[in-house]
Amino acid sequence: MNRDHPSYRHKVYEIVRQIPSGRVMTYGQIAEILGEGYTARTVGYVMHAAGDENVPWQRVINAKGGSSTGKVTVPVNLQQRLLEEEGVKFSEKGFCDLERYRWYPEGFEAADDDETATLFGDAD
DNA sequence: CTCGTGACGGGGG
DNA sequence: TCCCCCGCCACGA
Repeated sequence: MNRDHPSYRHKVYEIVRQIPSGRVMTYGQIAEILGEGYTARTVGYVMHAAGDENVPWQRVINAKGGSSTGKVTVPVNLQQRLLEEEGVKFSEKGFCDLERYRWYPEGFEAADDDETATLFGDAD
């Protein structure tokens, strides 16, 4: 089956498809992993057709832990509702705890920032 | 070809 | 603390 070349968008979908139920990722996080020409803005942009690609689009939220779907064709609270069905708790303002639900693909776990204090100091 | 938009993010006031 | 502005890059007119 000839499949299209891994499109710009498809790389985003590949990652989103790996997000387990009850977990989330942010647009910026995905952009950071893909690197090369990807930004939070463009990642969000390609998500327009995510529902058409059988991708769990509801698991991608903004850096504040909420949904930015205000301007899109989907109901504003649909994303939040779907996530709550998966067990994600949201505050009254519509934000969830990213520290608690954020998911990292294998090989992209968050690194500790403590080491930054050890390096640097006398060089330069 | 150029201009403007947008499911974002971070810094400054 | 919240709100506003700028930067980021793909895509349509």
